[in-house]
Amino acid sequence: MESSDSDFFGTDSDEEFPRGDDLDFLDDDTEADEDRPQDKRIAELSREDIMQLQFTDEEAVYQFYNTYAMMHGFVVRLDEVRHDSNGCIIMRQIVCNRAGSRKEEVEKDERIRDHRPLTRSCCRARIRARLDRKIHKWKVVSFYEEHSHGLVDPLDGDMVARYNLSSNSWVDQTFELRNLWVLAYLRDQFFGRIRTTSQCEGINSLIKAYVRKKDTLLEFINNMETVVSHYRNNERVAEFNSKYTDPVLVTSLPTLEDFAAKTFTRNMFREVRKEIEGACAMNTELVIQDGGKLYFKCNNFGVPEIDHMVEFDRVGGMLRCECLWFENRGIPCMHIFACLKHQHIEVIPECLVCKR
DNA sequence: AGCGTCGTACGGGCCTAGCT
DNA sequence: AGCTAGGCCCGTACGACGCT
Repeated sequence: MESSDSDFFGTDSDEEFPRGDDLDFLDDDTEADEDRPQDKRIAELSREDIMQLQFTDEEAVYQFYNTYAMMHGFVVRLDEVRHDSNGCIIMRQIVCNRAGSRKEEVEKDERIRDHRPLTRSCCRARIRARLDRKIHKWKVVSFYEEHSHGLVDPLDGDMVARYNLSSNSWVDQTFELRNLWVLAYLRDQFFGRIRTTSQCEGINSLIKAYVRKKDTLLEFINNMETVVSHYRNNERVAEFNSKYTDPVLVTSLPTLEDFAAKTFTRNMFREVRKEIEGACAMNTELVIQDGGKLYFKCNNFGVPEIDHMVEFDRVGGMLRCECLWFENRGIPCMHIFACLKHQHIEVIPECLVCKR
C-alpha cells in the first residue's frame, strides 16, 4: 500500500494522547536517517489509546496496524471488508496472519501428499475500523491485542521501520529468523545422526559450487562469506519452520505426537512420528515389576515371535530399549513409545531428548 | 513441470443488539 | 418496525508454493 498524507491519524480533539501529528512517520523520507520515536510510541499504545484513534482513510489504518505489528513481533494481513451501496469501503478488519484455522475438509484422509505445517492458530488479534460519515474519519471500533501464539522478538523493529522495509519480504524473513540462528548456536552442541565425514563431504560439495581455482584472495573470501551465509540461512529456515509452524497431527497418539512436534526439529519430528505410528501397532506386556523398575516385552502385531525388552525406571526417569535405536539414532524407538502408551504417559521423558 | 494444497482477499448470510 | 452495526462463519476465486 502507498503511504498517505502525513496526518494519517489523530484522536478526538479532547484527548491528549496520542496526537496524530506526533506520529506522522509513514511518508516522511526526509527524516529517514533520524531516530523514529513515533514507532516506539505506537508500540507503547494501550488498547484504550488505540480505541481512541482516528484515521484519514482505510490505508492509514493498515499502515498503523502494520507498524504496530512489526513493533510487537507479528505479521498482519487484510481480512474483512464492507462496502456501502456505492461500492465505497466503509469498514476494514486487519488480522494477525495466524488468524483463522485450516479448513477441515482439506485435512481429509486418503491424501496424496503429506499435510503442510499449520500456520493458522485461531489467533484473535485484530483491528477493525469503520468510516464515520459524520466526521469523514475512520474510527477504531474493535481491537484485540491477545495472541494465541508466541511472538517474534521485535527488537529490530526500529531499524525496519526506520528504513521503510516493512514490505520487504526478505527483511521480514531475516528479521523473523535472526534470534533463532543465535539460539541454534548457543545451545549445547548437537551432532545427532551426522558423521563428521559426511558433514565434511556436504560442506565440500557446497563450497565447490562457489569457489574457483583462479579466484583472487579477495574473491575467495567474498565467495566464502556467501557460502556461509547460504548455509546458515538454510539452518534458519529449518529452525523457523520447526518453531513457528505446527504439523498436522495424524497418529492415534496425538498427545505424544504433539509433544514430539514441539520438542524436535521438523525433520527429526518426521522420524519420531514414524516410531509413534509404529507404537500404535505394537503389543506391550509388563513382564516384571521390581520396585520402581518396570520391564516390558513388546512385539509387532502379527509378529509375536520377535520381542524387544524395554526397561523403565520410573523413579530415575530412565528408559532403555534393547534395540538401542535411541543410542544409535538419537530418537526414541517405537518400543519405548509403546511402553509410554502402556503407562498412559503423554510426554516424552527428558532422558529421551538429545539436547543441542 | 504438473498439480495438489493452502493462504489470501473478498462477498455474503445469519443472528443479535442498539438506536431512531 | 426498520435500519445499522458488530460478530461470526462459510464459500469461492485466484495465485503461490512446493512435493512428486
